[in-house]
Amino acid sequence: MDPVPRDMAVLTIGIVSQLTGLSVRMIRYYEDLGLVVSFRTSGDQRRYSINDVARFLLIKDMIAQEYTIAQIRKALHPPVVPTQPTVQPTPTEQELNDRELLEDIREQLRNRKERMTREPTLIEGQLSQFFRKK
DNA sequence: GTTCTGACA
DNA sequence: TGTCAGTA
Repeated sequence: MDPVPRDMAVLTIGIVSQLTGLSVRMIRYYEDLGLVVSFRTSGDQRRYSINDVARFLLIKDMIAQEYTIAQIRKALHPPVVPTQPTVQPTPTEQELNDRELLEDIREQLRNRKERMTREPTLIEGQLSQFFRKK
């Protein structure tokens, strides 16, 4: 049985802050930079999905590895809009290159040995339960 | 109480 | 990046 839809934006910025270890200030900042796109309630409050949390953790890792904002933005492009049925447009040559870059980055993250000594791993471990299946 | 935007250091 | 102001 599939648990919560990973793209259901129901998390407040405060919760995401606790889940990722990122300050509320930085979460909003990364949005300003175009690294993420948040769903907004009628009251204009931000709402995030589990996918977004994973995205933030990836961003966090990349920044820790000193990737430039431009590289991160490119790797994570296009921004996945929560709740919106992500329609796959025409995969342009550029997008295909971006996918390769993203895979390259993820590969690096997988092989990184320093992960063992990292602090926030516990949070990610707990988060991983949402991704167990598949 | 929590979040939002803008602004300052 | 943190924090403060004035709101919603």
